[in-house]
Amino acid sequence: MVQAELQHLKIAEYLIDCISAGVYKEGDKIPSENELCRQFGTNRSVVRQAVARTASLGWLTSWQGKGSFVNQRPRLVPYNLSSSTCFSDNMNNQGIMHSCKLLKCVKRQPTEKEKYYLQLDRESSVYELEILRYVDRCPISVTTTILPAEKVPQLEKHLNNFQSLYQVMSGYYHLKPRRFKSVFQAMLPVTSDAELLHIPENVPIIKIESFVNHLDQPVEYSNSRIRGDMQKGLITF
Amino acid sequence: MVQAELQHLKIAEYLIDCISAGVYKEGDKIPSENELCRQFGTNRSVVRQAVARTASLGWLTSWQGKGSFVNQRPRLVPYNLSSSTCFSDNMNNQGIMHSCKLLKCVKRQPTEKEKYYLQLDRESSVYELEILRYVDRCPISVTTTILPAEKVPQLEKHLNNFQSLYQVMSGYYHLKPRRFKSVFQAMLPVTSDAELLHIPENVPIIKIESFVNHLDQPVEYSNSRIRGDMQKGLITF
DNA sequence: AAGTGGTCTAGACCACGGG
DNA sequence: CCGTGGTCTAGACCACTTT
Repeated sequence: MVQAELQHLKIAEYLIDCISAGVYKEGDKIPSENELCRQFGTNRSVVRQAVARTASLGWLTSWQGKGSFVNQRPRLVPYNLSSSTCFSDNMNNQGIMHSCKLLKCVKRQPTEKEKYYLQLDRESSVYELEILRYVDRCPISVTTTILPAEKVPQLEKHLNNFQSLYQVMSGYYHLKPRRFKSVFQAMLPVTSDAELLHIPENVPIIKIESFVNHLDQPVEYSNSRIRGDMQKGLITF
Repeated sequence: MVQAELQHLKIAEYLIDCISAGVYKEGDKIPSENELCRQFGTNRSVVRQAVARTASLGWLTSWQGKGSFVNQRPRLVPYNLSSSTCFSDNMNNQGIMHSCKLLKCVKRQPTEKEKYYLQLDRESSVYELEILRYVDRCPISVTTTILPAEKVPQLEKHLNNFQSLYQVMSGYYHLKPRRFKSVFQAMLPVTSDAELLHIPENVPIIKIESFVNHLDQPVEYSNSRIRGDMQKGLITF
């Protein structure tokens, strides 16, 4: 790697080189800011700028009171995007250990957008679920799912020991959900999603909106925010 | 927006509020760092931290010697991801003004990965193209395309006034390229791509790798890096 | 020449975590 | 308690743009 002239870039490159070369391994603590000041004979502002840059490039995370630690480099889990909608099946097919947690389940009036997407009239209400999914005990995505209440009456009664929304929909309501459209986009997470996913605000995510039908009737609209550093999407035509 | 206790967060929130409220509009220059120091009765480091945060959240871009300016918020151009591979057609179908520029065309030996993807034997060579695409004169994506040289002999002779790779492939070589697999992922751009796309390093991009066949024979492998703030992908099943 | 942001210095105090 | 990173001060000089 070419030597930079600027001090903070030089220190950042040094850190990245060390991590790349395995001098500091995943989970290791790098030297403290004051120690780096001594090593490079410079000021703490400069060192902080270097560490901040290295962190924003995804190599480190800093923790107040503890130090700065080399990020885990998780493997990229492929997600097969097709008309089949089941996350569990998708992971099981690849032999990937996974789980999920239901964060929220409320019944409420739909927004205008939801009315339009789900073709609802003015009287109807919807369920809003929030589901956090894990791969190898690591949070990978958070999904907000909107379901028309008339399609899944008393949904809250079937969500104990929640494992898979698809199982609930097919098991209790005899629905065969099929994804017919998805829209995906790269963005930075909002603060609340960053917290749920245990990532700093500068790690990009993929937002996938999916529109799901049962026999040409809309039964689900979902909005997933997925860690870009952990999952890639596969599409086959 | 709730008032933060910390000075740099307070100033960052103030700037974002002003931009949201239209006090500073797209392309406007915000007050200089020294001016903000005076307004908030604080130090330039604090103001710089605030401006850096606001910039990293995508609201501003700073230019040495000129000032900090409110980012344009470009509309999101939808890209229809299907087995049809043509960017031009995709944009034309939506009535979106577009163009492209050929940055590179070289004939070389394939890498191991390219040999595998394109099912090449050891003697064969490939063309590598780099194409920068624009929407409304704004760079939106950069694509590296690998083509087996035997499928497109003397390709360089057909690239004057380059408009569409699909046109060249079908017009001169009678190929009917069909995308059969794509893999997409959110990430941050490498420095060279950030420069080509005119974005700072903290704007996420979507990387889309596409595998393209002609009559079940691989004819193209492409790797696109697309500005996440300008394009969203559409998939229909 | 004046104004802008970029880099850097040399300190200070605070909040948090672990021994 | 001590070491850590987080915040903040009050300056300095430099590179670049505009006037």
